[in-house]
Amino acid sequence: MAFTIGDMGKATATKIETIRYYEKIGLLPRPARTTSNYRDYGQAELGRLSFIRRARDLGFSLDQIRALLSISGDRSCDCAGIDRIAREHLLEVDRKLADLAALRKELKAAIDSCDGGIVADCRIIEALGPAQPT
Amino acid sequence: MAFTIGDMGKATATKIETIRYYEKIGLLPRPARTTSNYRDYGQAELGRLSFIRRARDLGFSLDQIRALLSISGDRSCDCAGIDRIAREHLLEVDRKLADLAALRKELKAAIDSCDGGIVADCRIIEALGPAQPT
DNA sequence: TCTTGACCCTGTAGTTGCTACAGGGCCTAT
DNA sequence: ATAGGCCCTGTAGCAACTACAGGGTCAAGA
Repeated sequence: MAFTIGDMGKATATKIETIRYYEKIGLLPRPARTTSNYRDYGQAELGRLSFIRRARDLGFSLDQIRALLSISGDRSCDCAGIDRIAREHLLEVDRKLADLAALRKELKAAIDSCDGGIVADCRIIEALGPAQPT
Repeated sequence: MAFTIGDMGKATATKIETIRYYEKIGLLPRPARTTSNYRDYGQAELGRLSFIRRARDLGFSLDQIRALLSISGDRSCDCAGIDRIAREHLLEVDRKLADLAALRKELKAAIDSCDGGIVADCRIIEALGPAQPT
C-alpha cells in the first residue's frame, strides 16, 4: 500500500528521474515523505503515473494529459469545460484508432507475405498516407 | 505532381523546419532542386512524410519509424528481418489499440455523464491504470 | 519597372520531455 | 562496520522539434 519511487518505476516501466521530473512540473503531486526523506507513494499516485505513461505512449503531450487528468479531478460541476475537453480528445482518439487499425492491417500483410516466402508489394506507407494520394 | 516544401507542410500539418530536420537526419531523402534552389518534391515524398507524421502521432519514435519504413523499402528478400520487425510492432500496435479503446470508453462516459448534468465518478484514470490495481 | 508580400534558403539557438551523471545520505546484511 | 543497494538534490546532455536571424526568389499590382 506504500511504495518507494523505485517501486513506482518498476510498476510502470518509468525511470526514477522521469517520476521526479513529473513532480517538478506539477504533473504528479508532491508525495508524503518518510522520516529519512524518501518519497512515500500510495495507490492513487501509482494509478495517476500509470495513466500518464500510457497516455504518453499513445502520443499525447504532457499538456494534453494535464487536460485529461483535469476531467478526472474536476468536481466543480464545470460540465461545459469537461465536455469540451473530452469531446476534443475523443475525436483525436478515434482518429488514432483508425490509423492504428490501418497500420496493423499492413503489418499483418507484411508478415503473411513473408510467411509465404513472397516479397509482395508492401503498402505500409500507403496505410498512413496523405488524405488524397492521387 | 510537384510540391514545394510549403505544400508538403500544409498537406501534412508539418512545420517547414521539421521537414528540413527530417531531411537532415536522413528520414526523408534529399529532394531534387529547382533552378532557384527550392526543394522540389513528388508524390512519393509526400506519402513518406505523411507516414512519418502519423506514426509519430501514434507515439512511435523516429528510430521505430525508420524500422517500419525499412519494411516497405526492403526488396532484398530478407524475410526474417522484416518479419521480426513487423511482429514486434504488431504487438505494440495491438497494445496501443487496447489502451485507446479503453480511453475512448471513459471519455465517452465522461461526456455522457455531463449530458445528464450529473458529475458521475470519473474513471478516466482507471482506464489506463496499472496492471493489478488492487 | 520596381516594390511589396509571400514564399524559399542556410544557419544557430531555444523548448519539451526526458535521461544520465555527480556527489552525497540511508539501510539491511554479512 | 562496511559493502551493496536504494534514496536524495542538483546539473548537464540528448531527442525531436520550433523559432528566429539574415538573406535570396518570385508573382502581382501601382
